[in-house]
Amino acid sequence: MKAAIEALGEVGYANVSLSQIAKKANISTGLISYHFSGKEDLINNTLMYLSQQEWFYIRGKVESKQTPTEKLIAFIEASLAYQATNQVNNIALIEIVFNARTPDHVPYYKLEDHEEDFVSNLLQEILHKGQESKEFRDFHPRVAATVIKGAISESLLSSHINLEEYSEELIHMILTMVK
Amino acid sequence: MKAAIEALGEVGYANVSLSQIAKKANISTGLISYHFSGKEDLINNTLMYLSQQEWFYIRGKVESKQTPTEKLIAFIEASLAYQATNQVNNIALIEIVFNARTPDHVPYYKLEDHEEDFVSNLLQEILHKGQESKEFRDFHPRVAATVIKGAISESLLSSHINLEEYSEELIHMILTMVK
DNA sequence: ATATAATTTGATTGATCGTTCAATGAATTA
DNA sequence: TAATTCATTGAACGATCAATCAAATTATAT
Repeated sequence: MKAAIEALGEVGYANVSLSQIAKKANISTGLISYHFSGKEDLINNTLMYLSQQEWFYIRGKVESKQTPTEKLIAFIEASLAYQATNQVNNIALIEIVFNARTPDHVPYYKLEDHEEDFVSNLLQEILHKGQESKEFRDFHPRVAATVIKGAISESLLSSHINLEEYSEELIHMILTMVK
Repeated sequence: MKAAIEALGEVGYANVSLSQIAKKANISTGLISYHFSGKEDLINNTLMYLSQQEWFYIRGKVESKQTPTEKLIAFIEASLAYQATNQVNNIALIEIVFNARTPDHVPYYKLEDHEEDFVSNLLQEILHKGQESKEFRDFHPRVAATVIKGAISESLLSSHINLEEYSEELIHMILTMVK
């Protein structure tokens, strides 16, 4: 799976092959089919691993904070930091989510229960709690969550931005939006 | 190219083949190679076509407005409306941008001059003009543009949202952020 | 009407893909 | 120690792919 992550980052989903992954892992191609029921199974397990990694990291950072405002800040910082620190993991995750499809061709990014469910739910919960405690103003939590998630994802694509600078400014803008 | 767009939407970038596209266009596979120098060339031309379509639509809507605030609202509305109205085009565009790579494996979404340059520049220009005229408050235009672009892109992934509802709420949130 | 150029076909080519499988070695169990 | 399961290899298979090209067709120009 770690070899798959590397290969996905290097050549992309459309060009990745089992033989490439096998070579990277210093095993034979057949061994992949022995441990996984197929290429799709390998990809799915890799996706689960990547989602978990991100989820554990962000959850850890958020849990250590108390108030919704602090949790929201920690959420944004952790999301951006994870992306910056684990670039290979994140690229692989993007490659899978935006490319993999079910056998009947439904894209993973259209599936209801895709990777970021946990992360997304955590964010919505923070926003909701913040509204209950009157720390945040009145807005639609799902829309706000979409805005925040989008701002975090989009930062990956704007490669020429400075992380700390962006992080600080983004937190400031989001806070003026919700407080 | 229109056949390619349909095929990309149906089976995704990783599974699309020239013979599928040819069948959809009711031509032979060889004819594609006659008019395009290869699969990559076809994809690149399709990407240019898709980018132009979006760009023309959004530019038209924004140009008809006068003040930066009105232009910003028109920009968001037009972006969301285009995505909703031309879903097939948008999916194809996503498929290409997130999957295609240069011969040396550089992803298109990491390229400096990728699809949304015109759209992105227009947005930044609106924000800048709004700050000059004191309609908008002081913030980093590039970060704000990233937030807005991200919110628009992300809406595609949250499939269960209502467009008009989201559009209205998003405009409201963005305006409280910049005004 | 003829000649030339442009377009289109469809079969072919060579490469690569994911998967299967018999064979082999290593580890575990009895 | 013997028997049995587990792990791994690498070659082979059928399928599919993008690209090529000679032949056929159609359009354009003379």
